[in-house]
Amino acid sequence: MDAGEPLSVPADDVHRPDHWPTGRLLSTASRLVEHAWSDALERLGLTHAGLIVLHLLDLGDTSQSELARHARVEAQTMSRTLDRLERAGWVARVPDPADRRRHVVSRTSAGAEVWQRAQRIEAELFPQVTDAAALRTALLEIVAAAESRRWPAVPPHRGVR
Amino acid sequence: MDAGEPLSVPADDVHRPDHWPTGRLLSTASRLVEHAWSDALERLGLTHAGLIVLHLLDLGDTSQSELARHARVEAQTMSRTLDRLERAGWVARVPDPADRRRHVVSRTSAGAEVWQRAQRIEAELFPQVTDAAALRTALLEIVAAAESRRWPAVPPHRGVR
DNA sequence: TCGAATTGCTCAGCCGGCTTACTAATTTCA
DNA sequence: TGAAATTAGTAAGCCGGCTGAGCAATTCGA
Repeated sequence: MDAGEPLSVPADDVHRPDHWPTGRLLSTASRLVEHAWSDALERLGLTHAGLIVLHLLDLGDTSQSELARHARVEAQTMSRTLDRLERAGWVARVPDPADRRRHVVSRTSAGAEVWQRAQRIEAELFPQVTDAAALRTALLEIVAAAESRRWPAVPPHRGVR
Repeated sequence: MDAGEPLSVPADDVHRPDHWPTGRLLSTASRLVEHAWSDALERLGLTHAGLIVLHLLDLGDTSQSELARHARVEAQTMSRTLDRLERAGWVARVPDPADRRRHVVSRTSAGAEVWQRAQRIEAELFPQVTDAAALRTALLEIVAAAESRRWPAVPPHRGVR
């Protein structure tokens, strides 16, 4: 058994955030920020995953797989997120008569209403940072780099462009 | 039922990452980055949560609750992470004779070895960004702002400082 | 000193990622 | 035309966050 003897590092600093690897900072920041929203969202009967779907439905009714692609999430994950939204009454899934494999997802009127009220939560509860533009630029670079390996190309919305 | 008519937004751009709220960018970037590591970690038989614990044990044997505090995670989450690390043989939990509520967690020699091999994964697989310093600064601001509401103060390592 | 409060840990159950594996429907093409 | 390949969706099971609840041990304080 290893006693875990201190390595060649200034011991009282190693485990403070400013010495963490950047990726660890990234995931911790993400988790803390989502947590800060959860109260406000919960009061509306929403979760962050559901909020994203309600936003995506701005573009109109669409299929589950397309929602998954735009949310950068696997189809199975989207399926369960839609289960919960449907259970809450915010979206409806209707079999597509033209393609009986597809389900057409649409916001219900209650869903449109809760989305109206939730719309500003993400922006308003995000903490102040000194250089927000630099943060966005870096995050976009990361998303672009990482997703290019994971999804060859995310196509535009069906019928658009 | 709401047909989801397009709102007053340039339709083909709304759902591209550069128009996302910053928080959504943050969580997506975080998820994609962690995914990029998962192959390398899995080959070693590790997960990201476990890697963090092995790193924290640089400071020597300690209790579960202290590990949780330093990882910014609830005690229950840490408990299950340690279950998996223990099952894999990388840490040992020994009841503390001095305080029989506590379990002293230590790296096994196998755990120290796998940590040696895993140590560079986070740094080496993190994608290149133009202004890495600005990214870190912003993430540190976010963590500080968000965690001050969640945890009043994260105390230093027991016995240090 | 002894009852109350706190602390350390675990369990159960939820959400939301993931992979693997399956069904059903559609499309492709030899 | 008909078999093969692809696509849409779901199910099961894992990881890792979380909350709420509970037990055992320790510490506090009247």
